[in-house]
Amino acid sequence: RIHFMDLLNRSCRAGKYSEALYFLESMVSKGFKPDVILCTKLIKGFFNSRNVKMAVKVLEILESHGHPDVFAYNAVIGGLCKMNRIETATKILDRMRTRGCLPDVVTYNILIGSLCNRGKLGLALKVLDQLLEDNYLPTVVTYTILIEATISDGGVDAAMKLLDEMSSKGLRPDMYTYNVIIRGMCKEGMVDQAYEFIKGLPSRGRDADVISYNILLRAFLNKKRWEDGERLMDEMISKGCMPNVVTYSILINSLCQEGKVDEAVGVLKDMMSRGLAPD
RNA sequence: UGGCCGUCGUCGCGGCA
Repeated sequence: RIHFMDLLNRSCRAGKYSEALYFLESMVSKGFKPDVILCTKLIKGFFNSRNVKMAVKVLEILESHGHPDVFAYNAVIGGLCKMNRIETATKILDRMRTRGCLPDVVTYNILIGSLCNRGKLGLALKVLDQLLEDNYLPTVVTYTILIEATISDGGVDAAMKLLDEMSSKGLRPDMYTYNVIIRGMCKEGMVDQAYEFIKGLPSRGRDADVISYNILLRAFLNKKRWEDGERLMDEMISKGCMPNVVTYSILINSLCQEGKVDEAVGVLKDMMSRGLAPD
């Protein structure tokens, strides 16, 4: 079994998922129990390569020869939701319940996120209510997902209320949460509010990170606010937040769109001289 | 004791359909 697990692990790491599935099948056909963690990795791998059938097959192997846990089920449900296979996801959810594996907060987060991505914020909020009724505790992720969707729905104020609500529940927003708000404001054209929000982060106990700055930088450049963009770059550097490859590609992109290709090349050279490799 | 190891949420571009 150890040998099979080793083979499986290697194949997964190498991205050879079909090969891994073959080893998995050989393994169970010889009477060895499948390893849940390896199977979960394999499920993720199949979804990343858009192979829904094989992902589900791995789960079925787990169900018939072992015991999938909530991680494995969540991987499948999440993958199916991303592929818009909601009916199948619902079926799997039922199946996990009947097999005695209870959904957890992550399961709920997946459902909430999937609804939000489909523009069904109202339903997502109902799932949140259901989560609370079932005596689960929402997490920072739960609120981050809902906040992002709420802003996209045009409700910056409602989103800020959610931010307060999560804090009142003892959940401390992280940079994912704040960046989602910054991005949402920018998308709604509230670029200056986004900047003010960034300035206010220290009073919330956080400092803007490179992603925060990248989001705002892109918004400035999109609005052709070059000076603001330049000042922002200076500011992030002076605060010890070093630009990364994404920062530079935002700059390069903007310059190219303005037809300033040679300046873009200059930025690229500058980037490489700072030890950053283009991707 | 702490950390890592499978599931959910943030930045640009490109690729694939």
